[in-house]
Amino acid sequence: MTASRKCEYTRGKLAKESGVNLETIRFYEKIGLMPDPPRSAAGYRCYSIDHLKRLTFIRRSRELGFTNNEVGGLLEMVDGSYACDEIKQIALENVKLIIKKVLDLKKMQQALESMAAECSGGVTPDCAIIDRLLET
Amino acid sequence: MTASRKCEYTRGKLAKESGVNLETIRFYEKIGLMPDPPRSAAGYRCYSIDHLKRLTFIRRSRELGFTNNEVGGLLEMVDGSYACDEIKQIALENVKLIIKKVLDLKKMQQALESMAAECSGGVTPDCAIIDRLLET
DNA sequence: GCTACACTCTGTATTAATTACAGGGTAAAG
DNA sequence: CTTTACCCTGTAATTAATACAGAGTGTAGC
Repeated sequence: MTASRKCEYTRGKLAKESGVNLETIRFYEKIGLMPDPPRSAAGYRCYSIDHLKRLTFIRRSRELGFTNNEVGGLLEMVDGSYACDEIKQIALENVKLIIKKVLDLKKMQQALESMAAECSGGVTPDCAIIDRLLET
Repeated sequence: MTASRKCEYTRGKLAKESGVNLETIRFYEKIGLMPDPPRSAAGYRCYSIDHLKRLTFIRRSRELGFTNNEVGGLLEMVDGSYACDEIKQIALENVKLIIKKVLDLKKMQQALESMAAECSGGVTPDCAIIDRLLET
């Protein structure tokens, strides 16, 4: 289903498009997060748009604080190695995790916004406001 | 301002309370994310409630995908080494970053929720739904 | 005071995730 | 046909976190 059709990207281009470091792509292939891509006659890696999507998903997931193992778990849903009710369970567990992350981020956002607001008058924000960042 | 008053936690207790691994605390002290705590006569580390708050903040920030360096930047606001307009700037930059993270998380949440919903009927979610996870 | 147990200390080693480098091959523009 | 810009592999170094080894401390019960 997510099979690659065409050979559209070389490794360097894929790195640029996805925002993932060139060497990191090779590392992801080594640990199995990314599949081993087909090769050209000379041995050059040959990526498709599907590789780009998958890699971008990995990057964003990592930036959101998921470990490589957790990203692997999410990708197993895509790879189709699970039955339907297992997919549902994994999906809902991750939704819970995401809701918690969003709440924490919003708390931090509010603390930062009140710090910025206090600073608008040109006055250093007082201890109470600064400490709120740590109280979340 | 965030000076420690009392000696309330030993390193083990702080680890348990904060959810940060015992050894990781020592590591954070080494790289300067946490201050070197005062010591007892025998050389035991002696932590206060302020250390606990700071450490908990670090843990949560890490879980939200901030690097140690980024967490350090946030903590410099707390440590008071910046002028007011600099604090404001750092705060607002981080708010932007947070808004982006929240948006990404919500997209992922929606994709996961539609996968779970499709699975409710006992049917394997179709390719379109699964691929949506990678399309975000 | 002793003995045992759970904790602490330090320094070093390992793991995970990533990035950098060295030494060489390939494609293709001029 | 040479120069430039890629690509390949294997290995080394970085960053973030943990694990381990060998020794000291504190205290509860004898």
